[in-house]
Amino acid sequence: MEKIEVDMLDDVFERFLSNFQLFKDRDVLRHDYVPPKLPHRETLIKYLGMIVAPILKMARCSNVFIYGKPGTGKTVAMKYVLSRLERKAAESGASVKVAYVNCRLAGTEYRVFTSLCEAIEVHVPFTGLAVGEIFDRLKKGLEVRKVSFIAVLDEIDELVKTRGDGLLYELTRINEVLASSKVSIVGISNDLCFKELLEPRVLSSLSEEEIMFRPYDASELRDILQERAKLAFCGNVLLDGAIGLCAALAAGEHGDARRALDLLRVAGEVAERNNADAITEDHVREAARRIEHDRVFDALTNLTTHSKLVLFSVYFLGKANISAAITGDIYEVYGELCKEVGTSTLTQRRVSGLINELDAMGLLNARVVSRGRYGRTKKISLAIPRSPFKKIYANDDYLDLLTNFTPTCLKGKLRRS
DNA sequence: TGTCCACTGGAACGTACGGCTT
DNA sequence: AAGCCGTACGTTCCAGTGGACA
Repeated sequence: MEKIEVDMLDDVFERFLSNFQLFKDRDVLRHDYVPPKLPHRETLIKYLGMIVAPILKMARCSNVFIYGKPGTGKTVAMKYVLSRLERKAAESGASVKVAYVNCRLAGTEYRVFTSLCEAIEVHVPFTGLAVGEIFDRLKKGLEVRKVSFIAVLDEIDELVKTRGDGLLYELTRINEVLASSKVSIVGISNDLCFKELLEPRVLSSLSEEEIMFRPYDASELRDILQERAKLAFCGNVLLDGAIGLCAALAAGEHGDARRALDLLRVAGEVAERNNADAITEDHVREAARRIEHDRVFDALTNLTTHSKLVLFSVYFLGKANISAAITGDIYEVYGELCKEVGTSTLTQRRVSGLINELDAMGLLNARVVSRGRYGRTKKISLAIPRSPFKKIYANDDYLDLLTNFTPTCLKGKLRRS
């Protein structure tokens, strides 16, 4: 046994030493990489450049609102423009500061303001102060530094949906109180209906300019992948068919370039692990399977206990042939599961909220239906295969006892379905 | 046509917690 | 140390809803 392992490792090392490598630079395929060329976005980048250019002369540029579906190049195009702008400002000695904040990752207004403060080197505690206080420090910092400041707020819709547009309102008004600095705002949103959430006065000042990024089609995705592949892989290790398949799969999912790049990167890793000399269509198909599996696995393992119990309830209902359960059914099974694992139950209102969260994560399908005199409720089914369930939770110290449990309340329900 | 069911989902509020300012 | 802050997670209350049924 030991001998075999040594030989296998020997193979791996020999291969490495022989200098055969698929990847030249795998980071090039990551989402946050800004490439030197952005195919099919040249016009938009030029337009963005024209909008922000006044910054270089210490004038305020128009606020911009950029929208488009995920993976359409909004973020990377903006980062590209920002990097060139900073470079030009350094050359010309213009006093320019830029801040890029992903509002979804920041999570709260407080953290967004904190990031903006950091960008102009105003250091603030990461908690403990009132939002208003952080905002005041930002204003003071800007006033002292005498800069043209451009704040890019990515995924701004996520913040507005949960916290309202107070932050945006404050920011759009900040120039009224600043004498020696100018602030411009770029809002980026994945949600095309986002504008409806904004108050008219916020909307009108945010969208002085509007830019729409439309999804890529398969041939455009192919160009993007080819461009990145030149930087990411060695020689001709990537077959044309593989690129085409990556592009086709991603085009099928609303032309998402990030998805295409993920597929390519994982396909490369699959090929690497298989000691293959080239990346083929089979590697891409395997990559697609692996990405989906990893997504489900990560989501399932990182849930809170009660979300897991709710998901388990839907799993059991599905097992009992109740494929589209209603909220009441789930709450009943959930109650039993809580009892079984010895935890207290949440209220039905809260469970209803958890169902919505699981729906948003793509783990459940939930649809509000009216059943006439039998009331209005949600029909809920699993959005993922049942097979990984047992496997994933068999290793969970707390939930493994549920894998062989049968809720008693399901016996009566079986007849109904 | 009105009633009624089984919820939905918004809003207000409570509690615990970590961390800052004074 | 006290007071205050934001955040996360939860409860309670309740008006609103869409369509089957009498």
